[in-house]
Amino acid sequence: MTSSPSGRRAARGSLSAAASRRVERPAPLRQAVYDALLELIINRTLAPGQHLVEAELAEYLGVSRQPVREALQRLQTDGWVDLRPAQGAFVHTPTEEEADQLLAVRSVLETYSAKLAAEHATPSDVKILKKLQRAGEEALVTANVERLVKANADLHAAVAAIGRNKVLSEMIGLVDRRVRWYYTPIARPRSHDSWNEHAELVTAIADGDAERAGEVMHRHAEQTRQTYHDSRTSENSTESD
Amino acid sequence: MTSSPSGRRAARGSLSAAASRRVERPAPLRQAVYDALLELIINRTLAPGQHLVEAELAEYLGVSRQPVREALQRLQTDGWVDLRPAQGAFVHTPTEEEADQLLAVRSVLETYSAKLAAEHATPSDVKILKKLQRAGEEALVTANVERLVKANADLHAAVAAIGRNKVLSEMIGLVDRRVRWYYTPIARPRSHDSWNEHAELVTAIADGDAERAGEVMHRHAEQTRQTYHDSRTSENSTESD
DNA sequence: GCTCCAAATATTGCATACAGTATACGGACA
DNA sequence: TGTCCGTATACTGTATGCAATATTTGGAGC
Repeated sequence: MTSSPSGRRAARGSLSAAASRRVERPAPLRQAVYDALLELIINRTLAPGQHLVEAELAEYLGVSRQPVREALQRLQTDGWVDLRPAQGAFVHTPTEEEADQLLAVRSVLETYSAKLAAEHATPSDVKILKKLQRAGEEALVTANVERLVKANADLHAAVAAIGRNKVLSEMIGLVDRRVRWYYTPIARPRSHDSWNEHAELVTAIADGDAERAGEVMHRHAEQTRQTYHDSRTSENSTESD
Repeated sequence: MTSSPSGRRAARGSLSAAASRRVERPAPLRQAVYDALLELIINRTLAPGQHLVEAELAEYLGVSRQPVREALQRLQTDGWVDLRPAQGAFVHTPTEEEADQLLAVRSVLETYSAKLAAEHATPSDVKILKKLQRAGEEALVTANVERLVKANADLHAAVAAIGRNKVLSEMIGLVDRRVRWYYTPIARPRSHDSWNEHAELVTAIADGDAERAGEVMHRHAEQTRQTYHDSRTSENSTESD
């Protein structure tokens, strides 16, 4: 029977408000699989270079091979796995060179993003930024790496959103997630300076000073890049948690 | 690189030359389907907003639904179609706003790309650029729009390649293809100025003047953006080819 | 003992089949 | 006559089956 109160073609006017509320969608399975696999990759549960066998993953996740295949292909286009023809999927192994290139691109995109944000920011936007800034500083106190990394990502995403350029936001999202993967292991030592720079950035955006915001962000990104490089050079104190 | 310790019958030396020659790969069908569909979209054979039915496409291309599905999903991540859950694929309808955002991002990426190219260009790189420049000018004479657009894309791709940043190249490739889609209809009036600017760019790169190369490219990209905007404003001479 | 070859196994790629959901059509009721 | 509801149809999402190809293992020849 009709157990769901489906207001299918409603929009009769009286229900116009309902249009804003997203109806519960049947959540595509491939999306869930994508998220799950991505989590496993970022967790290092699936190690770089590892061969991913569709059937194994399917059984592990309790689904058929089909959604797994589709998820793997999207993971490829997003740079998380390499899909070699007739051979299967392998977790992408990031080279130092590639990481540097990614950080360089990120620097350029984020710099532009900061400029845009400074030009478009409304008072309520600034409010959000300050809130995220506080959340980050709190995470800094608790020294919870995972929370710190997330707070960082949130702030950058918010800045991108304020820029009102969706294409740019989407790209930054992609790049940042990959950067985050490389960067997580070294997030701790950098975090303190990082949030000072964030504070500067938020101020510049609040002032509507595009030039300065861009400059601050550029410095911020380049500093991250440098930190990454340094930590790679003296890699011996690699403590896994 | 095979990380497996068993170097089975690996490159005995006498066959080392064969390594350079790509063995005839069983050409993944989904790739062919992707290319075919993309061509149809760029051709406007599949109109923006059109509902793409998997079964129809499959029959038309003489394959099953499976490779079609996979191609459609990649087309989504690349921004060519919108995949609405339980509803199917629709050819993406580009809004003016989105086009402008895309051109803005392109401008930023290309500017950086030009700087990198100026820093890394070798004499042989410059040779290639000049060759492409000549090819473009020849296409300009023949007034073949399709060839012009391709020559343009080739030059930009070459500049990106010289920059030695693969991540950047890949991104520029994606963005440029979409820009090209929006831009093709108005390619003709702009082409003359465009190739003059290209010449300037090539010179700057040949001189290794990163600052100037970046500036020229920035101007070039912004000019394109402006032209796009103008042509949208006075849109009445829309001649279909 | 080492190399080369061949059968066996494993895994991908593609095709088909089935189930769930959204849209479209047609009839009943006010 | 207009609106609402129920059924029918179409399409997507997922699962399974089959063929082609790559990898591994075992054995024969030098």
